Amino acid sequence: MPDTTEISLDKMRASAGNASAMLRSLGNPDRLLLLCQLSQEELCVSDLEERLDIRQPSLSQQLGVLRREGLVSTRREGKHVYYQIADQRVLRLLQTLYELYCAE
Amino acid sequence: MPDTTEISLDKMRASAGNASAMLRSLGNPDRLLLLCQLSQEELCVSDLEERLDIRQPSLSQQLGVLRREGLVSTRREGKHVYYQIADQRVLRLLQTLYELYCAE
DNA sequence: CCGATAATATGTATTTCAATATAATGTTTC
DNA sequence: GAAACATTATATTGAAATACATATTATCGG
Repeated sequence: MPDTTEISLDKMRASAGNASAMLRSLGNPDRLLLLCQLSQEELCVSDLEERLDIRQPSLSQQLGVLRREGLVSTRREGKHVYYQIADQRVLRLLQTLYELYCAE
Repeated sequence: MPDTTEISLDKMRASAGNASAMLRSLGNPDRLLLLCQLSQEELCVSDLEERLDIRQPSLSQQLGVLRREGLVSTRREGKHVYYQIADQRVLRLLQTLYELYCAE
């Protein structure tokens, strides 16, 4: 009989690794705010800067983190770079978070 | 007319601060695994040690993080300290994470 | 087409925080 | 008091946050 405990522990570790990487990405107030904005509509960097009052280099750095993690994707239009959510799981998570932390 | 944009930005920041604190707590593979185990049943430290193969002091440190954040609570029974989930929001989040990262 | 300007991204330095390992200390039971 | 279980303290290392300067890319007026 195979040791199913060990097998599922490995799988659990793998899943936990994936999930916790995503959670770390959301676990920063600035990045979470960025994703909340982007969950409503596609926005360019200067839009985000104006709405959230975060300095541009710092904004760009956090957007870089989200890009490298594959959570957002970009589209250039003239001088502007538009960001959008690229991972549907982010939307699901944001929805749950909204219910838990913003509703009522 | 009040500036509703500013007001809701403040509220958003506050909510994002709360939510991202929770997300940071879950954003570590060991802590996420711990919470997954505890979401199924109450367990003591040596149970967790055996199931997850995490060394005991390191386990205790991560459990301490979860305690301080109010995500778990404890109950002593003789020599053993039993841990359980103390924040219902954790259960909701774990459920969503399970669907996104473990189902299928 | 060229230089100026606006928008965005990257590099660098500093500080702060999290992870890891190990040693030492408390607490409970027997 | 000894054994088992758990927490705390300490030291070290690495990663993330922050701030600021600089570079890249695109548009536009001449």
